[in-house]
Amino acid sequence: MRLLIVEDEKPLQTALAKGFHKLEYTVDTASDGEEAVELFFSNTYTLVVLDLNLPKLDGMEVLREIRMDNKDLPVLILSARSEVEDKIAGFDEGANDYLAKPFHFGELEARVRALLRRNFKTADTVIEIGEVRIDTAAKRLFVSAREISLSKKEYGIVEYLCLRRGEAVRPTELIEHIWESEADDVFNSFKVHLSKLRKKLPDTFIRNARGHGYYVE
Amino acid sequence: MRLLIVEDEKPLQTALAKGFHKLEYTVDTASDGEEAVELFFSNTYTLVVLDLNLPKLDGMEVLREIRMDNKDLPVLILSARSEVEDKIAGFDEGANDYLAKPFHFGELEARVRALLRRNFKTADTVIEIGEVRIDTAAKRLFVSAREISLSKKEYGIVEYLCLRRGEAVRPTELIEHIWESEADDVFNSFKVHLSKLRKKLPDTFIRNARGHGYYVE
DNA sequence: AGAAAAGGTTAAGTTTAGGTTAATTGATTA
DNA sequence: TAATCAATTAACCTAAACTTAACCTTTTCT
Repeated sequence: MRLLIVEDEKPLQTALAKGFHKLEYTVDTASDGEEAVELFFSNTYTLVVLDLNLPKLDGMEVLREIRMDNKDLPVLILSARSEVEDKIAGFDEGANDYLAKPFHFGELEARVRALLRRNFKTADTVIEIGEVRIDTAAKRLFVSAREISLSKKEYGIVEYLCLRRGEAVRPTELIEHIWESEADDVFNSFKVHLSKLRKKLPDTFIRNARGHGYYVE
Repeated sequence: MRLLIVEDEKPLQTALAKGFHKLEYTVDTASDGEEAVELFFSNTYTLVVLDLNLPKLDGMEVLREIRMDNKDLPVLILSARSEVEDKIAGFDEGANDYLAKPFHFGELEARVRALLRRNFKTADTVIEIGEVRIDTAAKRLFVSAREISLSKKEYGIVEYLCLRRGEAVRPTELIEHIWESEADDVFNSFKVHLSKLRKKLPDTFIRNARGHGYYVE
């Protein structure tokens, strides 16, 4: 498992490299587009994590180069939340997944796993917390072996909280990760979803730290 | 968490203030170098976001003043992309991070978070003092394995005191870190919260050094 | 000693975050 | 084109959290 991480912000690059290294991946890093292309052509990677906003050669350009040579290599794009058009463009160009900055390492890790699994049948993508099991690849949730059917939003909420288990996540943050709109607009809707979701899960699975946010476990 | 934002372009200044305010930081703003220094010396900040290109007193000059007084305070520098030399100079002067304009708020937020983690929070997110354990990620507090439910203000008070254990923190400072308003206005309220908080904690956990402030341990 | 200042407590009243329900609109598919 | 399920809207409820204000205690200073 050899990953290529293309990211120009040094601190983030290092953090990512360290993080994946810990998980036993082999990691190469590139700080600009040209370096990325060079590395791509001189090595064989199992997956690429690609920031869009790069010096020298734009991320989208890098993606195009990669795709000309290899149609199957999983590419996960990182990009600032605002650059939504890029997202669409990225998918057009053949990106396999997309993650908006800022993100949590756990989230990225989960997605990388999902991509690898899809292509290579490796890595487990299952989160287990108490009697709850989430298959993040299939986007399904089980409570002690019984599958629970969840709507997209409902699933998004639990998954996110589980990926960050132990942390109190502000409703605002939660919302902005799942809806891609401003929190105020959908706050009400969120509350309804949460309420329905909770009824399907074990009691007190999703807890609230008043004034701080929601958390699991 | 009290931030000082030094930025002379009003619209940006306001945007930043609003943004961080939403994330529950307490925010002060300065529009020129002199004001920045003044504020710096009359308050206690957890982090400074500093534009370099400032009227009256240059940003680099401000940084120097800050560093003469405080070597540890995290300072994040904003600057036009072209001023790359400034970046190097900034790091020489002891800036902790650097972000080129134009940037996306999410980016800035992520960096501020990273800095706060690195500098302020103890390596991992759990603080243990005697039989008291605080999980600063989940915003929860335990007294010998029993969870104690605290209000936001109550939590804010203990957390802050524990992050600065051993130091006597003036009530004024404590208040301004947790409320947004002037200390006088909410002094009474603070006393009530403190009183309630103490009842939930071990005897004499939060102590008072008459005339100097409150401290833990 | 007695007044002033700093700290601490109590019992109200008010405000808000969080939670629920039911009706409405929008998509999807049998 | 019904019928079903997902998502939203809006109204409503409640238990906390928060504030206010009055009063009490201890220290310290003249």
